Amino acid sequence: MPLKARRKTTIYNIAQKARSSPSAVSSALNGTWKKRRLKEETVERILRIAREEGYTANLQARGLRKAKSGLAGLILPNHENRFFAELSETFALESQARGHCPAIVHAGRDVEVQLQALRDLLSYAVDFVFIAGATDPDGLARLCRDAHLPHVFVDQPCAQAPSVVADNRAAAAALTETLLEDMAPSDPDDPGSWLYLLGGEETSSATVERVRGFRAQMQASGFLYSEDQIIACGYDPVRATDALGRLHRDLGRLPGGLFVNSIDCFEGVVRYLAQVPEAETKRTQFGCFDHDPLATLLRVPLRMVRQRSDVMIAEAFRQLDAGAQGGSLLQVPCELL
Amino acid sequence: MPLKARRKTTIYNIAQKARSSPSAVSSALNGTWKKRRLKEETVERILRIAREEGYTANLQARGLRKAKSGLAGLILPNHENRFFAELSETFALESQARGHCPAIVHAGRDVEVQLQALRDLLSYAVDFVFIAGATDPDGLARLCRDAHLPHVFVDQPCAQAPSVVADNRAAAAALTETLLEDMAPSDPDDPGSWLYLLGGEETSSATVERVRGFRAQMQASGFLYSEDQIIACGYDPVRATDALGRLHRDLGRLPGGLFVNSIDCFEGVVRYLAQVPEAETKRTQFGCFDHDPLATLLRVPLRMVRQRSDVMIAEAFRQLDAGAQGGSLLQVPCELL
DNA sequence: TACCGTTGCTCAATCGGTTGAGCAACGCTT
DNA sequence: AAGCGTTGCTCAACCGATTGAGCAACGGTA
Repeated sequence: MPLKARRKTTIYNIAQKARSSPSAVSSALNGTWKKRRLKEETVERILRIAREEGYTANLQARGLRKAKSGLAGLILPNHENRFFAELSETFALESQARGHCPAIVHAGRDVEVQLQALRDLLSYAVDFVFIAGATDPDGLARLCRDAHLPHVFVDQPCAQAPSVVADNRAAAAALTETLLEDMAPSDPDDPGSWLYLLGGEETSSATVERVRGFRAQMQASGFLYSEDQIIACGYDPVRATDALGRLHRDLGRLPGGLFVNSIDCFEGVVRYLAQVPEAETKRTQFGCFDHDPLATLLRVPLRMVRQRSDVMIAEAFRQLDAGAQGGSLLQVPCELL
Repeated sequence: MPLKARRKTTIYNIAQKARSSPSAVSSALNGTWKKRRLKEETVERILRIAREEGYTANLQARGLRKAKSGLAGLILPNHENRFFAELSETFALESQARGHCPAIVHAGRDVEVQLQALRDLLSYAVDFVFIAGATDPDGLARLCRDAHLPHVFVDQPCAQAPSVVADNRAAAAALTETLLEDMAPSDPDDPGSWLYLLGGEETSSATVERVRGFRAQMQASGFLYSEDQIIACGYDPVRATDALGRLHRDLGRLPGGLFVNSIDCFEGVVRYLAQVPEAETKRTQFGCFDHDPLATLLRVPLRMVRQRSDVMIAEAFRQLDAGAQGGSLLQVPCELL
């Protein structure tokens, strides 16, 4: 028992008590003792003492020597999205399972802040980094390459590096198709009966892909009548509330269908719906690109897409393990609920 | 520009290029150069070269030398609660703002796993640790004390250490009071008209406090007729669904009021409600101890309590700054929505 | 000329774990 | 008795930043 643990026990302390050397202690503790031909008896003595003293390795020292840290880095924008929260949790659990300690940095959407976050992680000598929602993927990728830091882009891809993203286009197409099936048939002459897409930033590749999927499916079905059917008002709930209000006023009714581009926008949408007579909200077919368990239970016709953050993280680790280097793009299918 | 950054630049590289010594470089970089009487001119030369070489300090080396790491530890149970997700985000942002890198570990509810998580953080020489949802607070506190590691317990208090928790009892009482006001008056002879509390673990101090607040308020108002009004079925949504189903069957109706003990249970509750005729769900007054923006918009009479994870983290940091040592309990008021 | 204080730096130890090199002792062969 | 392989360990350099101690040069004073 560490009766008076002034300082933390080190291999030097243990070596003294075990009448042996720091190197012996080191190799006994990390399992290289067979390669270093220590007697099993010696090893056991060392291990016993280490246990008695409550020894824990100083990972900074080890990291310094091995130029590794056991840290796993994740760069995230500031959780503007529940999807990122799920992503970070999955990442944390999976890193731990693989013997790494997760270091999760929130870096917002600003290019400079993201770069600085990456530099910070480099300072900590993280063993690898996943980057989600990169604003300037190429700049970040260059920094990683210069530092020989294994990296995988998630959610927002990078042409120069391994990337894992949701198959936004296919999922958007599938959601669109389902909404069209569930809606009352669109009347080309009545904009109130059409399907609209609401929310998203044209600068984000996720939105671009989703719009592309939406557009493709709408054209294939012959229901795209106007560019006004695509309203990319950003991800902010307040903006979504406003945009829906304007649409409602212009149409004189809620549209026949509404494809909401993220759970955050959806929050704005639902907030608007709260002040619309309940019966009217039930005539619109809603779709949301993102998933929330509670949303299932709003008494409104609703389809949701779930991005498989668990699969994405798993695939990202697979890329790491495979030592992926150049640009590669893996698209993970989404779930339609 | 780091044209061929084989290895990362160190103070030794910079010292060479600046025709000076590592010590000079070190003190130029970390601002102690005035105390060490370096010429301003020298300092500028060093800084310029450091900038050109894209120098970043090796924090492992620094940490090893200074017996500090710049890491901030947080131990969490496995996000069974959205509250913890919010807590971890706030923690991450606040740590970063204070110049620390957050290291967040998910350790579940198991005593041994939590202890091991703490030992891991000790190995990384974290500068301090916040512990949320501790199963064995005393054991964890002892480990921290032995290692001289500043620590604050959050959510689940520890008698031997500084603790910051939500004022569960007061908030539960307030929520109970509001529910009673909003409900149709209880009839002592009709259990269907009563207010019930659903969910929570009797082993968690949060539940104990909430039940205490509920009970006190119910007694004060004269509406506690039976111990059956308190149904602590755990935090699992499925259990909540089942428990509510049983209650519904026994009463022959939904109860007059339902105090749901956490957002997770609430998910189970809402899942059950989905199969109940909508009109009937509107006759029950619901309360949820925890908050979700989407839940506001379920078309059901609902009050929610929001635990101020931001305030709790801020207070925890304040305890750290004050160098709090022994047992102290800070209760942060909740918000009633 | 001897002494002192100041200025502007450098030296070298240190943090704790890792690891290639090497050494002593022993048994065995020739 | 010399040579060799094996066993079981220890030595010491190293990772990169920090920091107390100390040194050389210079100007000024006695």
